Amino acid sequence: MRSDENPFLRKLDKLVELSEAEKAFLRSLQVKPMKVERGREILREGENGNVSYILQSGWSCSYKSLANGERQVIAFPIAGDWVGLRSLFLETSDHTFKAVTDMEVTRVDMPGMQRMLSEFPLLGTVVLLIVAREEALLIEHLASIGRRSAIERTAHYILELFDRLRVVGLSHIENFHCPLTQAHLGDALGLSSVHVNRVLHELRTRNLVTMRNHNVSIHDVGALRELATYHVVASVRLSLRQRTSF
Amino acid sequence: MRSDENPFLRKLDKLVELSEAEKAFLRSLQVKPMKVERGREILREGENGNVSYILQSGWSCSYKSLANGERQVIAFPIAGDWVGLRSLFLETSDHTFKAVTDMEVTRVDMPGMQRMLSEFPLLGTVVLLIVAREEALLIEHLASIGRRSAIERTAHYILELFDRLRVVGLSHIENFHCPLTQAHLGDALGLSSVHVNRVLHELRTRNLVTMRNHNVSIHDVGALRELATYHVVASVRLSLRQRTSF
DNA sequence: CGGGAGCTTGATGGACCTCAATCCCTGTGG
DNA sequence: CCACAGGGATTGAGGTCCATCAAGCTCCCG
Repeated sequence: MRSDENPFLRKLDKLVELSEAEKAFLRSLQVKPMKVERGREILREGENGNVSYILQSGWSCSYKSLANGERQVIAFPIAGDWVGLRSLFLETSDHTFKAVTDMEVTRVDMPGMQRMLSEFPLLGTVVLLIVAREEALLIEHLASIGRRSAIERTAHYILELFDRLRVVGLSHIENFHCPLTQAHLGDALGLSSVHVNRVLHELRTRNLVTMRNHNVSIHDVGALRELATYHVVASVRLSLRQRTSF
Repeated sequence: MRSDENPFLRKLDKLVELSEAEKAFLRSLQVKPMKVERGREILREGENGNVSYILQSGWSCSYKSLANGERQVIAFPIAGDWVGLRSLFLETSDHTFKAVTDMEVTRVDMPGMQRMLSEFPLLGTVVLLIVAREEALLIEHLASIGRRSAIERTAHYILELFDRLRVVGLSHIENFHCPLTQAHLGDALGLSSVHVNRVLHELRTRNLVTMRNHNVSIHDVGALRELATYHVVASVRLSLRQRTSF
């Protein structure tokens, strides 16, 4: 892997071939990293949007709150993820964005986005690609919650986390760090934290995964995949340049 | 409303100001409408993507099938909706796209999209806006399935359908045509068709909505909104042109 | 008039929730 | 170094929402 201190670029590198000029622009987009401490919210549902952030390090979570006080976690963005792309285009943010651990982010606003779209048309396509992948994950998530049993969807989610972390080099062989609480998982999976606990217990008993002390060890990837009917989300490397006239 | 026979343009007209050249291009993108008869699939999960369709008339449904034979309906696209934008960018389609009623579609492929992005940068932004709105709906849907009770999420979904139809002029005051079966609704809401039936019964009993003979009448929008804690998805009219240097 | 798709209703069971108590771990202050 | 507090994990008991199975119904269409 061509090493690059920047997780966002590292991820893009696997998706598409970028010119030096494009990379330079993307680097210039990610300046003045901002530290955000654990628990702090940096985007709030209903508030003025038009801002987005690229996560440099740490774990975060984006969620919607419902009237009855419950939460639905949409995703747990990690290093290399671009959060709030939606709120750049909608006038108000439709979700809250909160730090699960201390984290570092860089801010991208609408003028920056516009500059990117007009000066580097290929990068516009790349953004669409990023959004498409994000939406594909959302749809998997939807199918999980709608049609999979608690144990299946938990297994599925763990595998998904694992793969996402791998892309940015944050997981070792079948083992990764994960600061999420069982309540976090419950809010993502549409389950109570109590039930998440029982499901994790079951997964441990079956010798599939152990999740303890913020550390996840997958013991039997094959069996876990089978249980979850997990398929890797289209992680095709696009060679856009060859198909276009840019 | 400036009338335009084309539902896609009619919808865009409410979202953003377009120049005549842009409109002309969008019209040229939607040529050779293709008739698709009820029940036919025109995109299949796992198959080669790189194709998308703009729906001109009729109802369709996009869904994922799971290993156990169940389905999760992602959305019921209607006239004016652009289906399969994701599969244009991912190499394989991650969902199946099927006609619920006879329908008409126009095909948009990757070259068309590329031409649009390079020749009409503002339209690239518009596509991002469309995708952002679509994703916002998905997230509402996710929250519904994850955290709302069966009756709440059914109510919510009916209101959403109502609003979507209104945007393209297909619903009259608190009354609209809807060809979906209870099984369709169940697959969208993560419920069994039997339970959908009971929920609809309850909604009728409470004098909130009646859904009969493919016809939905909302009797008490206010109460229904309250039950569903429904908020209209950011339907902001964007004046992009003023903010950009295009 | 027969068949099929979809709607309706009842009975039963199971998956998951809620409440509640206990335990564990880590950080903090005396 | 210990005591304590608090967030999180764990486990049990009981209840509820929704699924499943099954039967009958209605409506439409050939």
